[in-house]
Amino acid sequence: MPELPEVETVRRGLSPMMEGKTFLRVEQRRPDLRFPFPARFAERLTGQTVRHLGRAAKFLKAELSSGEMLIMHLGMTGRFTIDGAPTASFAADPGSDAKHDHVVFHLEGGVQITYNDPRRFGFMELWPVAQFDAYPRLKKLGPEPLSNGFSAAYLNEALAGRQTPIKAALLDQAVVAGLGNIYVLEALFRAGISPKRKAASVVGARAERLAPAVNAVIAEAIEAGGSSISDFAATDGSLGYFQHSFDVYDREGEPCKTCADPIKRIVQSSRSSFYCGKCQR
DNA sequence: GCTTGGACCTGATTGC
DNA sequence: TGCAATCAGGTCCAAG
Repeated sequence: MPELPEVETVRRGLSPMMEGKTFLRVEQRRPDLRFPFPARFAERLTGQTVRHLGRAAKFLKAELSSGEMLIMHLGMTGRFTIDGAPTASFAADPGSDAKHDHVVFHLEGGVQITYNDPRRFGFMELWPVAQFDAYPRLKKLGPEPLSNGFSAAYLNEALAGRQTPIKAALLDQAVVAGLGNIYVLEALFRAGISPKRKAASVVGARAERLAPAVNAVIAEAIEAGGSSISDFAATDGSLGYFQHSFDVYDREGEPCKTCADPIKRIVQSSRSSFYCGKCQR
């Protein structure tokens, strides 16, 4: 389940394969993912050179020589595999399911990058670089963790008056961009804040704990992802997922790593929340 | 304006 | 053993 750290890991893996390279051929194997592909998608990519591969929140953005931006979102199960690369470490994933290979990018130098997405929650779009600020899906995003705009003072302001649980508020991309279910729960555990607590009450000392907790969780996950690329590629060649041990996520009934009380599970906004009822208030 | 919950999607897991 | 139901979750959107 790609959240910001996983997407950054994917970006770092794809970047050396894509930047400065030209799309020789693009195979689009179905009309849509979560949304329909842009009109003449493959045609508009073919012959274009990737000037830069960047990221905004969970979105990957490839700036093309045509003046368009290829925007890619991995959704829940999207992944890229690199094949035929000059470096043998990025071999094809033998376990991948080819029937969910929806897009194949053939780049110069014999590099083949395949987008696989069983649940098709991901999407790809093309948008003019010059008008990127107006791209609707990114226009309403809040600041990213680790950015200058994200701080305890910002949280004080952004959460003021919000009656929804803090868990739901942090999942709102307009409040913080790039957080998903897992890292929200991990950050709340570190900050000692219950996911049930009303967002508006997370001010002052609580916000002072939460902002650095969010930053630390994301920074550590990016570091773990980055360092796992080579290990993971050596085994199956895929990018974007890495093993990570969590303090509370998916640990219902297991002892809290701080106080040994069993981790609880509740459902909020139709999503599972895991927390320690003793450490988190 | 804010909040909630359903829809989308399919593989894996659970329950009968 | 086999089938059906449930769950997972990022984002959008309709409804309250």
